[in-house]
Amino acid sequence: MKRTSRDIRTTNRYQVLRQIIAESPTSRQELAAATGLSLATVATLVGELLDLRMITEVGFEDSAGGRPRGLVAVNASGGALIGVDIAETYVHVELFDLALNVLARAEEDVRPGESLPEQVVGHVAAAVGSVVAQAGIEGARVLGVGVSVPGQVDRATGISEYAPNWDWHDVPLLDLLTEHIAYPLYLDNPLRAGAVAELWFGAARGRGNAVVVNLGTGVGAGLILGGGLHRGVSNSAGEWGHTTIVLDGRLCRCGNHGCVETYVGAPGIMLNLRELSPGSTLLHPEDQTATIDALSRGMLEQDPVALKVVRDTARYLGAGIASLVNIFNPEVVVLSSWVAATLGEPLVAEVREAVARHALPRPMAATEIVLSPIPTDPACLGAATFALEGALQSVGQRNGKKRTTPARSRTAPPS
Amino acid sequence: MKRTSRDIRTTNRYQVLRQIIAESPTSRQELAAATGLSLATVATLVGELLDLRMITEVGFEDSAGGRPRGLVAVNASGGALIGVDIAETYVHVELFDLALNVLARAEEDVRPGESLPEQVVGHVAAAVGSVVAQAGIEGARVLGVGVSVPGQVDRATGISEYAPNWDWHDVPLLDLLTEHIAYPLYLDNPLRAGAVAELWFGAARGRGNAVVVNLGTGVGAGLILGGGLHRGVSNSAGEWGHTTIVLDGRLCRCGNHGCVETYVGAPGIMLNLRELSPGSTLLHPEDQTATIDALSRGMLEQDPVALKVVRDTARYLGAGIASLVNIFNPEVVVLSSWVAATLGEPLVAEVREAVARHALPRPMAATEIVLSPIPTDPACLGAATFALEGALQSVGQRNGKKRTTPARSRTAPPS
DNA sequence: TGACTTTATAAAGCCCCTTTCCTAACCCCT
DNA sequence: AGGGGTTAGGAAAGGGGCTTTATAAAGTCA
Repeated sequence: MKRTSRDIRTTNRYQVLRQIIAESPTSRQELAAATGLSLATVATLVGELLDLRMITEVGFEDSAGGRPRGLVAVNASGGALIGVDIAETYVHVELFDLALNVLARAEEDVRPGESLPEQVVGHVAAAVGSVVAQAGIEGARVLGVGVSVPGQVDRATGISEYAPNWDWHDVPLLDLLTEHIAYPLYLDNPLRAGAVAELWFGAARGRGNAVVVNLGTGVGAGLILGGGLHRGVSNSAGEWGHTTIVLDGRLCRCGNHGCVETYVGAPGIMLNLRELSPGSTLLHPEDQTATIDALSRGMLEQDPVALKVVRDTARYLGAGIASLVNIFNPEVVVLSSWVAATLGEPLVAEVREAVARHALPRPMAATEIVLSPIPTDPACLGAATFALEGALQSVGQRNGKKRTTPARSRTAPPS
Repeated sequence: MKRTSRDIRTTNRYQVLRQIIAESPTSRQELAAATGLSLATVATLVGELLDLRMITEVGFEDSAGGRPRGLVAVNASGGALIGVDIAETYVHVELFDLALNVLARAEEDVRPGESLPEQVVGHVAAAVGSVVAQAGIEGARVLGVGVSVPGQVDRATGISEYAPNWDWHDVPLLDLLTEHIAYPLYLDNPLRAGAVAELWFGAARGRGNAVVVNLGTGVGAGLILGGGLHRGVSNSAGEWGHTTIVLDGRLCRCGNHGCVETYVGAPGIMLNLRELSPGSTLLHPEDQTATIDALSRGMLEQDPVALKVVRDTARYLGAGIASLVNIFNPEVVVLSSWVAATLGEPLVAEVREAVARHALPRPMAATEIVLSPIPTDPACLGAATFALEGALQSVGQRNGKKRTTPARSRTAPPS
């Protein structure tokens, strides 16, 4: 809420590093043009990042007849970031270098019984240890660990206020993790992680207003507004999945009827399929992934049932996303998470059409609808991005230069 | 998008003046506490406002044993602001002093045939002239004129991109108005005007995140996010009225089916009534205002039909507003505009209940749902507020201290 | 009247960004 | 090989802003 000139600096630092990561190597000139900052500012920020060893100078580039431009690039080995994606059935951990390449990966299954925070934390700790070992990185290089945990999270206190899948209430997750993990920790939820990942590395890069629609088992949206993540007053913004689109429609696990999620989440899509063709071979009653995969293949083979199911789903999605477009007037809507990735471009094409039918022409004209270009788990990447942001933020911290002269007692001055 | 330290100053100036208007007289101490700024900053800002004659020193207040606090208050006669609310059937103009009291009022009817921009502009010019004359104000005191015009507006160029009621397309409204009105002009739409009015003077004061729901003939929402108005990428955010809540529901004038507006806008409410009790005496088929008035009276008299209609309407509203709560996680939802004002607290009570049934518990717990406390036409007040913001913004402008030394030709230097 | 409080203003310090000036580095041409 | 010409990059100066600290101003109370 309260803005200070330091926030401007932080924003600019983000922008510059983002640009460098996106386009390495690059010159200061190019950075200035891309960010709109002055050359001088870019130069000092680049200097800072060089000092931090996050980027390095990598040579020169001919200029049109004059002094060559110095090129900088991400120093991939300048540090490591860890992203943790805690989900209902698994804990997924990835270790990234600073170019955001995945250096190591670990996955632990969370079995249905294991709903105690300690058990989950155990899995996380094990997986984090594993990726660090695999990558052969010294601990000091790890700049931070971002953790995405479903449900409502208070990132300031590190408390998981509510996690629906395990019925957690006010679990002090950060404290529990701190006991096992020595690196700086950053907690948030997958919606916001996904949004930040798109903002830094995906389809929302350079956009001030974007909506990242998450289509998985659950459904939600991450909001980029005014160039930054919108959290809402209690850090629970983005619960788009429980928007009513069919009054008195399907029963949702939230207790309501007709939520978007019940039509376009993976279980909802399965229900769409079952209602259309109860005996379809595409349906794998107990396996969401298999069913969505089958639908994807079915579409490629022009299977009429698959096509119809996807079209129906796109219709629901279209109505829901059109509302988002009308309300936010974003530059881009990004479809993300595994269901979107699996159904891919054919789904997006249907969605584009459906949204165009429902949205108002003016906001629609300004909005692009695209598939997330992020290849890996966006929650992992986003969580790692939180760690990166955290590492960059502390750069600006006053560097502890306390007064060196000892306080002298006024009552007993030196003679 | 691009933030500079000047924006911080502007924000702080807004905050201080807002606080002074809200609580006059007040001391610098109180302002510092309320805004979170340092005493020094508050002092300089107060100094600026004193110089502008927007506020005045009005005496002193005892402090606990020390120097008394100087008190400042709005200098009501320090300037005048004009708010223009252009609507489908009328043009409403109000002239405010700096304490935002209405000094004069004028209304012109726009007849069904008069859909030409020139005709509407003529009404506006006449009404503006009238309020200035009524108030007996010298023209120089008028700080600006805010104009709220329905539909999509490009406030930068002053073009009314699209006004549904008159089928305007890309009308250069600002240029047309400039020909008749000599004061600084500020154009925007009623949704955003309403939101700004709430932010400055209403239920959203001091809140960083608020949603202002407009219930009139049309329906929409103004969004206060991160302490400021959210405009979206093409200044058309807030079109909440065309959110689908009943897939394949009632036909809306936007061409879609099941939009919120078709259930909770005034015509929608009339339809709710007709469907429930086709022959009801509450229904005035051609008169929205009369029907809503009748419903309001009916509720007071415990008329079962009226109660049921309002409850049904609240149910739709509840589903729609719950979605907003889930998505934005605002501190407050404000119900505004004439339908909300007429149905009043009984409606709000029903809505509160309905929203609580639909929204997720966490965001719901952080959200208050209230009726707009603004007594007059919120679009007028909001439009005037745009003018006030405009007047404050130009304070910071570099005060024309251009280079005084004439540029000397380099090829012919003075000997 | 003097000590103590509290408020308000002035000064100094720090942060940030930009503009301007100057040096560095490279090209090409003579 | 040695100058222009050109472009890049850095240092310094300048302009905003906000805060902390010191000082002046204006009371109260003993």
